[in-house]
Amino acid sequence: MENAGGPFPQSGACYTGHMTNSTQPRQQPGRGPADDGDPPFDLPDAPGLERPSISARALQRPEVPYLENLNPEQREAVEHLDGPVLVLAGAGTGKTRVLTTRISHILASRRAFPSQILAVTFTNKAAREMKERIGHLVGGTVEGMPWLGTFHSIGVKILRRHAELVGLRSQFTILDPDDQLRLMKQVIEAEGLDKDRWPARQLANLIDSWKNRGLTPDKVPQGEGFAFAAGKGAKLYAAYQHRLKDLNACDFGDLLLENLRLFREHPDVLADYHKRFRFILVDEYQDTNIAQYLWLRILAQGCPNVCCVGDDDQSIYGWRGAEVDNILRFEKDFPGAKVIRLERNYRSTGHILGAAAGLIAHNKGRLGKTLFTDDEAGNLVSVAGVWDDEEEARSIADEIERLRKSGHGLNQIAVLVRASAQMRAMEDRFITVGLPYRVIGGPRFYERQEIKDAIAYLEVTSNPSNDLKFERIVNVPKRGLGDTSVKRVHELARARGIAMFDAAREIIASEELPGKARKALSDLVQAFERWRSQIDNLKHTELAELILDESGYTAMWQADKSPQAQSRLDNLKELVRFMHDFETLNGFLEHVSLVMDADQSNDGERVSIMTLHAAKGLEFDTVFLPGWEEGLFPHQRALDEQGQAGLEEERRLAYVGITRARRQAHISFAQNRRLRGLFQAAIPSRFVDELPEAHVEVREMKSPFGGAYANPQNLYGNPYGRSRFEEAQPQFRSSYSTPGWQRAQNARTQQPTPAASRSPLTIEGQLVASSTAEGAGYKTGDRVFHSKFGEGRVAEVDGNKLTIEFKTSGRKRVVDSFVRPI
DNA sequence: GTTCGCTCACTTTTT
DNA sequence: GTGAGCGAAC
Repeated sequence: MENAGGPFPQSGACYTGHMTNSTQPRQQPGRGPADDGDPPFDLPDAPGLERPSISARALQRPEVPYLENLNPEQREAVEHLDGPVLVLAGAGTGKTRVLTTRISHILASRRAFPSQILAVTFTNKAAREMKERIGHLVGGTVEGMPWLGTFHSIGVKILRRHAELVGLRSQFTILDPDDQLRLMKQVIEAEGLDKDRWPARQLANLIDSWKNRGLTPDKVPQGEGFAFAAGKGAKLYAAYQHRLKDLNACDFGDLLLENLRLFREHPDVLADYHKRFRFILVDEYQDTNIAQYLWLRILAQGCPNVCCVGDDDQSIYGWRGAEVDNILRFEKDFPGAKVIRLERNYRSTGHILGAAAGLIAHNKGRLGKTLFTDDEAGNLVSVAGVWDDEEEARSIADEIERLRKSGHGLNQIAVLVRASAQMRAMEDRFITVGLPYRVIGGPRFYERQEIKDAIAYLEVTSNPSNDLKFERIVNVPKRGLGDTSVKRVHELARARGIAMFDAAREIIASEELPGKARKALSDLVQAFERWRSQIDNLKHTELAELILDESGYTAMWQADKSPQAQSRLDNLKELVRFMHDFETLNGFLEHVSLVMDADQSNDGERVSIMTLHAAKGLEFDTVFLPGWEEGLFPHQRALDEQGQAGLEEERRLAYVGITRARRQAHISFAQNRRLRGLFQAAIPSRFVDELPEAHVEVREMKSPFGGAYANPQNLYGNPYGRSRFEEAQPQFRSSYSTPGWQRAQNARTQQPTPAASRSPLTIEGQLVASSTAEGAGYKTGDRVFHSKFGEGRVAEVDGNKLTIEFKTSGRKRVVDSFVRPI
């Protein structure tokens, strides 16, 4: 839009050789008129020094309030605008604040227009937050930052403008992983391979990893290309890319890869972007993969003012292509880079930081930071050994109850697990004691089957040539169009080079299909045509309702008797409600293809349960970290497959976990864990022993676990062999007089089948009814519905605790707020 | 074309 | 122990 080189005062700034100046303070003389608009920020309190001209002072703001709350390092990171900067921001050191203030500063000092700043994040959430915070800082109405977004959203934006240059049309669709897999299957079959021997899943992973590394089919290293299907890996990759082009589609990896191609093959286009971007900012740099790195680097060629913010100690996504190396290598990539360390932590107490620091110090190959705080030392990090995972869940629930009674908000409590399988024990326990919780992560809104189906209907209505979406719902709900019919349509479409939807139309006109299938297909095609003709007449939300209704999709779930059916229907309603936020159907669909998350409603006080990965970037007053056992954390698989690197990444994950806590962290490990159905003895994680003694308090170890902790010499010595906790023997009685345990005992005697129901671990924790009203008034015989266990009948009432005979899950004792009457 | 039952594998997951 | 995915039986 506004062309760079336009009216902007400092147009030359990007092209001078600032790299070499990076060790000097700002204020380079003789850089043109714009310097006048650049107040001497480094001398805010030195009025006696040389001052800019009167006219310049009249232009500049009298003060810069947004800079005042920064510490010296943050301030330097904000003000060092020229040349490359790497900000190593430890956990809780104000990383986002630096980023947003820096952008505000660039804007306020008129060094660039909003449209000349490229700011990339990994998640939509991060992008959203940044926008909001910049809005606050700059005050009210910043006209949007068009180039603040995720790598992918910016990639799409660029690609849509120049799609035809890389063999796409600008309306190209973005495949979700489901579509991707379906396409992959087709490619494998088209190649005449046995799809059982060569699973599409595996090929998808392989291709993804190539794309992460910026490799196009012709660049795949020989050896790796042969890894799949006896040497056909690279060939299948090429075929897949070819099919994508046919479909006018892209997968997520392509969004960046095609950008790279575009920039490489069309220097004029690249030059445009070089002119445009004066400042580049990158969040979470430690998480960039090679493709993202290449993308940044090629854009940065035109603009030395690159500022990357990250923390090598929080790199936990190596397994999906993130290269910690990118951040470790920054100074080599950007010669003369200024490296600024943010080490003053504003989040946690001294003991929490001490524990985290001691742990992460065991990693090699760090850039090295030492966090410190002016906060009080606070509570020691607690470490507790428990008998098994059930007791672990029980003691956590008890502690939370205790905190709740003392006024601790549940929203400020989180349980962070290594693997989602651990969540079940927590959920079961929380349900039993009536502790409201929400599960964060898990299948996200747009990944749910019903939502994807609904969107497929909407998408085909809007764009009938989206074959993959058409295939998805052609027989959902079942309308007698099985594999054979679909295959016919598919073959005709391929043979004629037309969309399946059009092929279907032709097939109906012919006599090719048996009467029943033909009728069904004909009805479907007509329905879509009818809906399509309504796009302009009906409000898109009404159209959506109409489609879901007429297609029989809603009816399908209404007829479904599984416990999840109701929540699926609720989700569909939620989807329609969500569509209200958009002007048009197409606007909505574009959003959906890129933004897979929907804002989770924050209803009321709940404990959060999530994986450690999902917790990155969040913080809570109190954090529980269960499952610190060898094999689980560090995970055996990480060790087996990645060796030392895997171990270090696991350790970083532990570091992330501890540093989520503001006031208190509780670590626990079980001596026995139910894994894949059977009990297995476990030994405490080596990470437990790596925690520095001075910051740790061992709980519930005093009498029952006798010896170990009382014998300091056991604490040291062989760090990975024998643990100071290993010999600890649990004795029954320690924590077993707590109210929670008593309650559990009661519950157990009446609940002979613990956790019989095995419904999927979804987000259901947040779907449960929240009417905690005392005496909701259930009586024996009432029919009730539970979002996890399904339908049941009240067998016993004990205050607000109900014993319910569930149809499918057997007898359960739950708190009344978790069920609703039917 | 649909449904049932067996086998398999099973860390983390944004866009 | 459990969910997905596939082949065999209706």
